[in-house]
Amino acid sequence: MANDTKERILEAALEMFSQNGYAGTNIRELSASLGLVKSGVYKHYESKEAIWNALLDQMIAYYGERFGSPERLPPVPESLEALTRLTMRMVNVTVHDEKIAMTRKVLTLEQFRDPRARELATKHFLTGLTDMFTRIFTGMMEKGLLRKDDPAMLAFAYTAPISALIHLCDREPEKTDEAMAQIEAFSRHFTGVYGEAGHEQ
Amino acid sequence: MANDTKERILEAALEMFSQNGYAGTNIRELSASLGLVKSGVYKHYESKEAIWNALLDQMIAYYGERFGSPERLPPVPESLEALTRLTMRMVNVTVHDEKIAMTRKVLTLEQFRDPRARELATKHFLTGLTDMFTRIFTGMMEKGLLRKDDPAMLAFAYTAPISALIHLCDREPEKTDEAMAQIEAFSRHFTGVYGEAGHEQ
DNA sequence: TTGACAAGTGACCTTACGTTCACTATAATG
DNA sequence: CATTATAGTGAACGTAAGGTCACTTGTCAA
Repeated sequence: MANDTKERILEAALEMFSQNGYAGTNIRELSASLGLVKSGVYKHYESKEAIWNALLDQMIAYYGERFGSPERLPPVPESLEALTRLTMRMVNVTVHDEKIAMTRKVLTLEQFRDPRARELATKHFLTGLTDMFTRIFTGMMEKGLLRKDDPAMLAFAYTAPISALIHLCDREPEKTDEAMAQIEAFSRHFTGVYGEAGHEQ
Repeated sequence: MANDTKERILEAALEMFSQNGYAGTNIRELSASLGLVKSGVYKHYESKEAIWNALLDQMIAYYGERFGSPERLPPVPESLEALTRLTMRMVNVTVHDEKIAMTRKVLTLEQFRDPRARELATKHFLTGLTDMFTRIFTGMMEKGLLRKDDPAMLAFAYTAPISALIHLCDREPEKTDEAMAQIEAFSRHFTGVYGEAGHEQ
């Protein structure tokens, strides 16, 4: 009950910070969106900055348990087509899950202000995906599905364009469908180029 | 003389907005950084928002004259190696030119708040580069330097990873050298994959 | 020389923000 | 039942922000 409100404050903070940024958010509005009055919030957090830090803690912990452990890796796809399907599933979740999308936005807005946000932003936008697909591509090369090459380079070449289109979805949500289609087209193009002969045209 | 201050206000605004965002910037500090007092600024702009809009106007105009016209296109590289060199030249300018870097940061911070910033952000981060390299790659395919393929798809696959690393430089400037090296490595990998046989190993 | 105007100053106004605090209602605890 | 902790209220405080205005200073044209 007590903890519930504390949690809800973080949810509201995520929403407001992701829309207006830290500096553009005020406690009055935040409290009001929870049906509280301003001072009620201070029963749970001692300051606006404390809310921000708690939210960051949560985002970092969430990222860690979701993407941090290598054993949480999706199974290596059995075919090039399966790689595209896996990709589209992951992208769909990442784009349409409100919480994840808001997390990306917050990190985008606060990356220059807070060192921890900066670090997490790099993981979210770059190294996290690349590391993950480095492992996947290593597995696919061992299975003979992908031509032998530097898996880290391939992972970077594969995930960075996808990440760019995810950012586009965050920025211009009305282009989401278009961006999804482009991701799929890109994935097929990629498998066409790097796939081991016999699996594509 | 009069116009000079008006210009200097925009320069200071670009600097402060790029560091603290629009909401996190105050006119007092901005004025002080120019050796003025707050009210002096209001002799040139009627409000903080007017400064923002003038800055955006300038950024949009600057982008238009620099990247908007197709005749401003760099010459089509004569070899795969020349493509990498051209790329590195362009990236170096884009990363190390303070004004361009600050423009990117501002667009990053304000893309969710201002529709014009949003639009310009997409050009800066995605479509601008892609369009430019679509033309370049078309020319290189005609010259037989690149294997025939969808030039827009190739341009996207080429520019998006580079763009991701430019963002990394903005976020973590201490990684600039590393990022530059990675861009070059990526470019060579790309030409290795898409280059017409005879130009690489 | 004078008048007009542009650039800049400093005091002031209003508002909104983050934060505090004395107080109340509620619910669990001994 | 009395007590104590918890969650929430509403008024108040200090401050910093955006903005205004009467005034001064310097420049240039008539």
